[in-house]
Amino acid sequence: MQELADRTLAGIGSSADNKVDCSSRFLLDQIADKWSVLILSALCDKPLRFNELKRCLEGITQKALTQALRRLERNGILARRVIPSSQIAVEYSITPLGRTLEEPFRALYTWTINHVDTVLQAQLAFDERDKEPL
Amino acid sequence: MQELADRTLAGIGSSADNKVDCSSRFLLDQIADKWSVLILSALCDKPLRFNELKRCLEGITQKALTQALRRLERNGILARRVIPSSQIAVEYSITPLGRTLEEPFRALYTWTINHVDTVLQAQLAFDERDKEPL
DNA sequence: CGGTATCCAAAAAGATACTG
DNA sequence: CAGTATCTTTTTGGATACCG
Repeated sequence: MQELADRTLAGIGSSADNKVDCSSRFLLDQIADKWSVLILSALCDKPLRFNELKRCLEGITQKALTQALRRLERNGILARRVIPSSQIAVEYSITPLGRTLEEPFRALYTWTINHVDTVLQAQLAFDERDKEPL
Repeated sequence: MQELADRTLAGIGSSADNKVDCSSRFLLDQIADKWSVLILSALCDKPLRFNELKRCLEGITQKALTQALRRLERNGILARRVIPSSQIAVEYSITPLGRTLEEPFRALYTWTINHVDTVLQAQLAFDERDKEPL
């Protein structure tokens, strides 16, 4: 398993026949989505309750947030703790496993911050190109 | 811009009021998906033609591949080059901008390889828990 | 507060056929 | 080979209402 991890990106997930590894594909499907990155970002500082989280991710619906949280919990990335009180409270916190994702996610996130302008320009250029194909 | 990039993940994309930055959200939506990671992985070694790529990503439909490639091209991550010949050939290659994504993607990819077992176990545990809620 | 259930519309995925 | 076009089926998103 370590030998796989040590491969360069070029070889990552590829076996000798150059086919991409199925297990990584499955996991990427589980974790490589916008809300997971943003939720983990929000929680990596300190635990948050459902509605606190919802306010951080302004624009997310409670349905989408619930679904994303369930998947992250199921995958062991974060923990859900019900705090019994008169007004029920549910606290979400990052697990040790989730912590190991912090670095990769930060790298991704930092990239988006640093390159958003470049990407925007590329999009403009691309859209101009096929607007006038002559 | 650099000051943003230097924040911890906790603060990433958050402004003073703790709300997540919209531009990073938009970009994450564009790049943080399974096929983008896998396609870039495949291309980061050497350029590949459409069907070569398709074979690497065994299981992807040509529609999904075409769409992912178009988005990556539009975002300036990879370049499309038509090689005129009797049998038409189209070569996809990583751009300099795409190269800057190589590291973040590799980090993500490596994580999936290293943690797939742990996640699988977490899923089993989770699924057992609510199978028998008594 | 922190959800679940339901319904509908919209979008995405998939299969198949066709083309320069 | 490298797609596009079309159609069908699934999934998703969003709004709303309700519950412990």
